Amino acid sequence: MVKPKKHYKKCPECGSTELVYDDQRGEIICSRCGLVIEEKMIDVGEEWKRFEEGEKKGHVGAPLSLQKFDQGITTNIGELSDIYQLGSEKKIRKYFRLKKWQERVSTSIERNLRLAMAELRRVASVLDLPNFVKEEASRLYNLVLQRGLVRGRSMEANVAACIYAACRSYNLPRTLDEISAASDVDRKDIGRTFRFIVRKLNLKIKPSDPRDYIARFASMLHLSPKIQSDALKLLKRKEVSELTSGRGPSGIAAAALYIAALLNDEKRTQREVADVAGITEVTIRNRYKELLDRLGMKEKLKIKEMEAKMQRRRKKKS
DNA sequence: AAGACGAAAGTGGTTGA
DNA sequence: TCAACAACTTTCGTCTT
Repeated sequence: MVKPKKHYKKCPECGSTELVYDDQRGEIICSRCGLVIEEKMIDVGEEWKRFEEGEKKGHVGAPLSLQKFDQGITTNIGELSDIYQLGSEKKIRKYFRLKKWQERVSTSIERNLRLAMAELRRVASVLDLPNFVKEEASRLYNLVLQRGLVRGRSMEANVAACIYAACRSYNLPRTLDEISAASDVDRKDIGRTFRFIVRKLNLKIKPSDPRDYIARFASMLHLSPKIQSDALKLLKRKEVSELTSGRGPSGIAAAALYIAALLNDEKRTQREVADVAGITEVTIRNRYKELLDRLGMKEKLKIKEMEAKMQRRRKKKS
């Protein structure tokens, strides 16, 4: 029995941890919902045979990584020392034809992947993404390339879209604008390519949750942890979660932070919050107003209090 | 002068016939 | 494929501090 690759701990579909590895077919399957998570895997298990009596079982070579263009393994049609062992003239010609084609195909894929992986590493490091997100993005890019979905779109756009998708599926969302800035690809192109890939690969990606943005925005604004947790509390309320649908999640996150900052006497201007969230003040205002409407009187009163406090302080000064 | 607020017009994407 | 539509942006004027 061979263990699945380690980054599949959970089924992306139902979250079950009961994953079954099918040796014969080379597939990982979720035993609860039946989703085939990965197919055509390479057997990464130990070798059966012993090389010498008393030697440990084991295989050799660098660890597999999806960030290597072919996971570190290449197979080529080999050189034949004696081509006449193939027999007929026909078979010899076939051999050369196959060899030529294989070289052509593999060098073009190889070149593409090598460039793409370099680009991926570059963008990921600008965005400061953890390794498992990089791996997921590479895996997606490999899939995309395998299915020939790169046609008509630039490699950069595909890489950016894969990174975006990987971030989303691990709930570490970056905005399209951030990825656009890091990769120098137009935001529209990334979005278009992303949607295309999601559709073609049947990826299941949840709509992103405003709460996932809070920590990052808060630290960019140098807000205290208290404010982060307050903003999260605001967003956890039922009344608020109903508001989420259809709206841009970053706007809601930004408004929640703005409110939390006001309530905690660490006010940031709408401009500042809007900038880190990549939206405009107007949107903050709209979300802010909607949030206050939903939250009812308690928060409104608190905000009035804060305003009054500020006023008193100003009077003292003058 | 700077920030908040809101109205109005414009933009890009989705949806449904 | 086209029009209607919602969300969001841009721009601008006004008010408050």
